[in-house]
Amino acid sequence: MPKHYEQYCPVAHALERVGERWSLLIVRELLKGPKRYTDLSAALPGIGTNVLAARLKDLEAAGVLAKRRLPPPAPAQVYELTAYGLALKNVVRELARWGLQSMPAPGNDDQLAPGWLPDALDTLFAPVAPEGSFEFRIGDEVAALVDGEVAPGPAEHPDVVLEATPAAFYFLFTERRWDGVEVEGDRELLERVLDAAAPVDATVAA
Amino acid sequence: MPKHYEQYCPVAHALERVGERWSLLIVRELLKGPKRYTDLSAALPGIGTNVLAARLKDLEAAGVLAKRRLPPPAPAQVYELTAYGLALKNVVRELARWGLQSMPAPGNDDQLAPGWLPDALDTLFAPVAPEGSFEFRIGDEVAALVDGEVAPGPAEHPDVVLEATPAAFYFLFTERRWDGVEVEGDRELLERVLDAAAPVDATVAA
DNA sequence: CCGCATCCCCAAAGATACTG
DNA sequence: CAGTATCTTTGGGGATGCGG
Repeated sequence: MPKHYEQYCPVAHALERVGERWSLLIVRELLKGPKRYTDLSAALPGIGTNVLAARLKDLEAAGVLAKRRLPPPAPAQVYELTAYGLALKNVVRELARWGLQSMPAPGNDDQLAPGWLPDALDTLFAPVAPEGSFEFRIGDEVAALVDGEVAPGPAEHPDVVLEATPAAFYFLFTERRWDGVEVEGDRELLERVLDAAAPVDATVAA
Repeated sequence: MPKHYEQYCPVAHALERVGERWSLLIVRELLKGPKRYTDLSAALPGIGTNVLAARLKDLEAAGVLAKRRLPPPAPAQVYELTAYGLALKNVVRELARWGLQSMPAPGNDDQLAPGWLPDALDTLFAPVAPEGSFEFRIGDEVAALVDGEVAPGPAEHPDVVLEATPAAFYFLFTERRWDGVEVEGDRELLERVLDAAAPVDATVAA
């Protein structure tokens, strides 16, 4: 939206920079780390090469991301967020939290993208930053939540280990259904953390 | 963007509902309370009546807002957010916080919309919810911040009263410049709160 | 191959006029 | 007041081309 909103308002100002179609999804991808043009294109199904190029140019001009050449051995260039762009993390997280409320349950097929679990844990737990050490094994992903910090892979000495399918994980958060959820360790700690994280209501009309 | 992003991702899901041009600005307006069609049109300079009508229809279909008829004496209908739509408050606030970082200083002319001060205080202080009672008199607006709650109008027995022009208020937050800022009461309390609220850096390229 | 630029087409936004 | 109808303009989707 190169078109200006003609308002002295920070929301309008922000949307003029990252409000166009695809922009925040590009930011979402780059929040996971620098990526090449082709990887972005693959991670954003249906974006169209011209639109991706245009968005990258716009976002670079806005100071949200920067193009960087990798050192000679690997002749590739990557896009990465600037500090200014990194500050969009809270925006993306809140969008995700809101979006979660009306997400359908995951199918048992393969619609989950690799590396989705750390993102999901960040979305769910970052605002509460629970004490304790947790390990989540969901589908074929494993991630840890240690004192509010999310990391891929197993935890060192977890207080609780939770294992479930993506669908069971979904229903645990939306309806507190424990069917198909296996817990090892301090189950009460887990329950307290779930209550604190509580915001996923799935109370929607459409 | 009725066009779907074909991704099982809460961010994409959210943007499919409120990611179109103007949508989040309409939500921003309705966060201040129910509004009539004409008031929305006036608050959104340049929106065009057809686009506004289309967005309202889309947002209503998505369950974000609802159309309500006021009781007979006043033959008017208003649009108001549903609980689902109200949950967008955090999204709008984070967008505002990010947008603030690259906002230019307010001109001394009249670009501020009436009622802007409570919104600004919410954006700046809601995440830290400072203890204490503050009264802000900026330009011709007055608002109170009492134990983290923002309200229009003066405070009852404020610990601090801050008076400034919009521009001085801006530079106080961006560069900690106290020129043109008048403080009555517990100035140290105010300084501590400012340090806590700290996020407005104005460190931008473009 | 990767990293785009070009071209064409259609859907959506802008602007304005008009109506129940 | 609260929209609809119509027209123009802009921007996105899709395919293809092309230099390094």
